Amino acid sequence: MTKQKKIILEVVRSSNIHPTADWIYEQAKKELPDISLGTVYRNLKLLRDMGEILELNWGSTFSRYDGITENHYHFVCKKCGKIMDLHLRFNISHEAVEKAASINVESHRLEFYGACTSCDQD
Amino acid sequence: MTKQKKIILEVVRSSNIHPTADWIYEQAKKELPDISLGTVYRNLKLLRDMGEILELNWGSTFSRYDGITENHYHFVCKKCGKIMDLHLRFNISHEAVEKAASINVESHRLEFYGACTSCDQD
DNA sequence: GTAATTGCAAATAATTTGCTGGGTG
DNA sequence: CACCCAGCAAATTATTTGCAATTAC
Repeated sequence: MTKQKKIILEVVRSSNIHPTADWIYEQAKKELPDISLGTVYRNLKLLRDMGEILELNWGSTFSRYDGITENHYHFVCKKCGKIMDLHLRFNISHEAVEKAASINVESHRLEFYGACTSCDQD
Repeated sequence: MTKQKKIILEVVRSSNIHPTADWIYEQAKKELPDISLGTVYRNLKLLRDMGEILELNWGSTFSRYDGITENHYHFVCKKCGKIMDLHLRFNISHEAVEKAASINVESHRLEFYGACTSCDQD
């Protein structure tokens, strides 16, 4: 656990905007002015593999990161791109999928799309 | 509807492997040897905007395309990357999401991850 | 002390775009 | 004959990687 990795984890955990690698890099620079973007990418990948953060890479040309690792879903505003956490449960049965396709299901991801309240006014 | 666009749509529709842009390009070249990759990308985007095909861009560094446009879910094998269509229904209520977060939900996407039968044997 | 990790810069991968010319209505 | 679209190649975007120097344990 280098100081770079620690700062990167702190930045992701303390933000609720599901930041991009670039945003994380800018924030980390405030603490460690010499940190490089390559280090940010390397550590984000390590932290993701360690299960400390989530990488969100759906429906976009770039990844966003989430410091909340417990299972939850997301809402994405199609207009402004904002991502919101949804702590809701649905009855999504892995068994039903396994029966239908004879596969071994480990996890699932669910994402909702639409317009957020501030964008909906336009 | 140029002949290039028509061939690209045919290629996507006639395949069930959720092909990448590159694979589509290779197939299209068999019909139109001088077609360019830029044209493939341009037409895939046009066809997606027309609602003729789906672009699948989850959990990967590149997009895949699906000629089946009716709502359905997908299973992704974590080992071999194969994508399978799942024609199953779940009770996923947009109203529940809207109540929880006061947003306007238009659509959702659901994807399952695990190992397919052929990969599960390793 | 040694192995892992950094900063830097160059490389890569996927996709997009500018330009010019050809084909179509 | 006006214009949309193709082909080509260069540009862009996000991310990854090679390397020499530094740091962590």
